[in-house]
Amino acid sequence: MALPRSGPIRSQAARSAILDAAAALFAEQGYDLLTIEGIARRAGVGKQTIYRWWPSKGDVLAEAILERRLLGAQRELPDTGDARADIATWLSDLFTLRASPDGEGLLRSLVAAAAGSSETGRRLRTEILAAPLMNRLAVAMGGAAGARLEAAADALVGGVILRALSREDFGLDDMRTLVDTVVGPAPR
Amino acid sequence: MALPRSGPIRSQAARSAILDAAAALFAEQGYDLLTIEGIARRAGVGKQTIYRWWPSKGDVLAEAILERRLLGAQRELPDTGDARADIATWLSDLFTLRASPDGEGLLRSLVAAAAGSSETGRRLRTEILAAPLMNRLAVAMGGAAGARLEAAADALVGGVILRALSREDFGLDDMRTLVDTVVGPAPR
Amino acid sequence: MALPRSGPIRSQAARSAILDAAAALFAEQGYDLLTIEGIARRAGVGKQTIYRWWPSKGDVLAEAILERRLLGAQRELPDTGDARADIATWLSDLFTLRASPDGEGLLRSLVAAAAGSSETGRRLRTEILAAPLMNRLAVAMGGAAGARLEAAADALVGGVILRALSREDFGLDDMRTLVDTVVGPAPR
Amino acid sequence: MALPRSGPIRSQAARSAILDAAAALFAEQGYDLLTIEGIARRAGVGKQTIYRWWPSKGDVLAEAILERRLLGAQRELPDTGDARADIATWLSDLFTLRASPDGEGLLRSLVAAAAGSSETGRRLRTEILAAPLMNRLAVAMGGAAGARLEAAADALVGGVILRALSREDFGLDDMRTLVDTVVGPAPR
DNA sequence: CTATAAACGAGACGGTACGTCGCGTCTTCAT
DNA sequence: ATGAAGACGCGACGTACCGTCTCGTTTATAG
Repeated sequence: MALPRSGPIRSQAARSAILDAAAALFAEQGYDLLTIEGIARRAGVGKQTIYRWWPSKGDVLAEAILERRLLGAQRELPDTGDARADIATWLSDLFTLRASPDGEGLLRSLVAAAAGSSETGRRLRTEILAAPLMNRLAVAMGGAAGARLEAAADALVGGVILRALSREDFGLDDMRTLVDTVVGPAPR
Repeated sequence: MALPRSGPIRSQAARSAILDAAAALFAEQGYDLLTIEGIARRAGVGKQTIYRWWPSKGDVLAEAILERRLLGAQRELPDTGDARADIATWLSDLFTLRASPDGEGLLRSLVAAAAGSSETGRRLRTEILAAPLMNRLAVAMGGAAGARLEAAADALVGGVILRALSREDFGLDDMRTLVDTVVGPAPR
Repeated sequence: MALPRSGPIRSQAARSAILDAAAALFAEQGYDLLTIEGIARRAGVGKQTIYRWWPSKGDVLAEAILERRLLGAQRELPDTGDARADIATWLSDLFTLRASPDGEGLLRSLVAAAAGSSETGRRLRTEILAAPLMNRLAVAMGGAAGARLEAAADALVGGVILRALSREDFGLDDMRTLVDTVVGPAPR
Repeated sequence: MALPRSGPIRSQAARSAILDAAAALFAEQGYDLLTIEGIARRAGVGKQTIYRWWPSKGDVLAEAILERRLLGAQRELPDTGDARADIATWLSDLFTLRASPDGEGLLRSLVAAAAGSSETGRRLRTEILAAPLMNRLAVAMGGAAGARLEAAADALVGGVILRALSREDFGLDDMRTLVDTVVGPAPR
């Protein structure tokens, strides 16, 4: 099936060091200051080893995130029994994602990565951001599914992104309003 | 009180040439390829003249957009009498914003600019993207105002942004579903 | 007596392909652009097969030249009966050695090889350049031998090299003057 | 005459630092290990500042040598009254030119530079190597001039170059034989 | 009417990062 | 054991821009 090839195979040590270095540097400094040379330096690896396997820094980063080397905690919703409240809390956490004290907002950096790299962009919406939301959101919407469920997830996550881009401060209450608006008022 | 000074005043010709060049280059090549040197070259201006008046390329761009040197047409909603449909159409146009035939999506570039420059980011949400939406959206929501109106606008525009970042194709129908989800089902 | 060994012995096909590739690339592009990777690629051979048998590209080249894969014609003097004239002609040919139409002077490349590789350098003087000259030069000098003969050969070949390095144009007449000066005026 | 230009002029400090760095690195490590990056690093200068003014490392070096930042001492012949002996001494010094204890022969490096850079090559013969020789050589040859004088200088200097390339050891006596052969036997 | 000084076009400067090439070593698989 | 293939860490290549800093020129005020 796979065409046979001779020669050395890909070094897993190098691959892993690169992804770790990319995740760490991204978390510390943000996407703009993330450079291929910096990743190579930190990983103790030649630049060519990065270019051999990834077309751009964005794709390195996308792979690092998908392997949960970044954003691990963010990928689970809390569960207090109240789905609407849990969603609002999770959105608020997403909004406040911070790397280092002086770091830029991590969410904003993630958006920059998605804007600059099709690979990151492609995965951001479904695999990274919206995925954790789906189950509980379906419950909160009274069993919605398909296009409407997707639209609601896009609206919630997108709303948070837009607010993060604006640099204004939004709190938990604002996120509650967002949830109420998109999901509809809470039943009583 | 104003401290007296001699010498020539700011050249409007230079200012205008810079903003035009920035708008044109952004539309043609996107935010990542937008450079101060490129703007200066295109505008026939010294680099220092840019640095004297703006702190970064993002701020130049923000000013250019605000002066309607870019995105002019996008800033008005169509008016067919059906507010929900008009909003969906406008969102779809926003999603499809293209610069040149082969250009990257312009919306994605706008997001990159907003992620990279606080000035651009600050203005993007309220002054550029959401502003045209407000009046008609209030009508569509049956007279909503304040936080709920803002939340709905964020959800709609943010949803489109998230979808643009994902590089999937979304059509007018998808935008209609988005509107229905956020605004609520159409009354009959 | 011969120590027994298992496994394949040195592949003559590989050895020959490497020397041919080195000679061809040297003739086409000069010494500076001659690379081990290029030789391996052209010869259809792994890099290691070159490194296994030669310590540097200079040594590969030296061997290629010595096996007459390069400079074959240059290694014989013409014979018109007039030794002084034959020497001048041969020196002029040496000076004009060209690889491809647009190639750098081949002699200059040879000098670069000699300067960069002790193996090539060691052999250039005695085995490659001066050797063909010796017999006829001895005749032209009236039976000189030993140190004086060697000195004369060095002076002639060295003079041509210096002139080639200078990038000026020298013709057959100039070479005649060189011969007259070193060998002494023609007897009448 | 000269077309007027505005803007900053060339920094003499940078120019001088670059030439000094190139001369020092060449003397210490030879031509092959001389790199643009190394020169820039040593000179405390951006790479672009080198590329702005010189097309290649060879041209930087040529300029450094011509300004006597290198080989200063080598450019005068000793004067003991005996022109033939002085020439032989000078040739022997040329042959032995060394940079550092472990350095490659400096003359060989100079030849590599000349082979690799037309600018260096062009100047090497007339301005650097042969020039100091001319006056005394004319005397030794009994008033020779023009083409014959040039041919003799080429033969002497070229002979030394060829011998240096060969990596054999040649001493003062060998140089005396070279002089005798080229200049003709000493008169008595 | 000067002088002064700011704004301007131009672009040199010390840097950082880019993406590519070649080095010499090492690893895999096939013969 | 050899050989083809090629991944690896490394370091230099030549280019593009960064943001700062001169230059020489132009032009609006202040004296």
